[in-house]
Amino acid sequence: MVLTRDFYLQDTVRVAKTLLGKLISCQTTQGLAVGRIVETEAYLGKADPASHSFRGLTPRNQAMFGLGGHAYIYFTYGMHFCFNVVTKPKGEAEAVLIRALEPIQGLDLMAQRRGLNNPKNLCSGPAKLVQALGITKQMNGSSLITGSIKIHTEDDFNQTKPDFKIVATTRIGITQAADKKLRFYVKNSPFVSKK
DNA sequence: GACCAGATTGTCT
DNA sequence: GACAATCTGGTCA
Repeated sequence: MVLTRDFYLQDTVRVAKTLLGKLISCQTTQGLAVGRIVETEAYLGKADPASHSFRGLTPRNQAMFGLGGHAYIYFTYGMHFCFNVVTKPKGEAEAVLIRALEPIQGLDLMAQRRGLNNPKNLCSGPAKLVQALGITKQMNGSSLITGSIKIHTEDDFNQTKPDFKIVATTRIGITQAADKKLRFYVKNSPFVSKK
């Protein structure tokens, strides 16, 4: 089943941990692509200097200030997009960055978009999974319950619920609040972006 | 496998 | 005008 609104309104750190093992799907005109979430990072709004929303509302980050259960997609480093799940009630501006997936369905489509064949390299990074799933900036602010991108429970797409351990560590690629352990990943998964 | 530089543009100061 | 929640391809070992 598709995750409901209640799920996204929970505490952001809890959502970040609970998202591990869940399935994310993206429907485009080219077809369907599905991956299992194996790595996330929590960004805690106005209380977190590393968060885009720390300095308040801007045209760029307005999707982050919306209601939990929407997508926040932003452009960075001149050439990459990253995908976030907005959490909590409107105005809290907290979100979970999806950092890595294990490819489940639509492998050929992902390989074609990425120009690669190795499944370990298809979604092992925030900008990579965006490219592999065919996520575009037009999907910024769209609903994760009724839109093109959806998040499902572990047993959708004929999958079985996996058994795994969660590792908590520091976030990657930031300079502010770099010591906080707000990054979570599936222990021993070969699909995470970095050990 | 580890380390380093280059790409490239929207956004905020 | 500086910088950014990154990736890739190079070099060297």
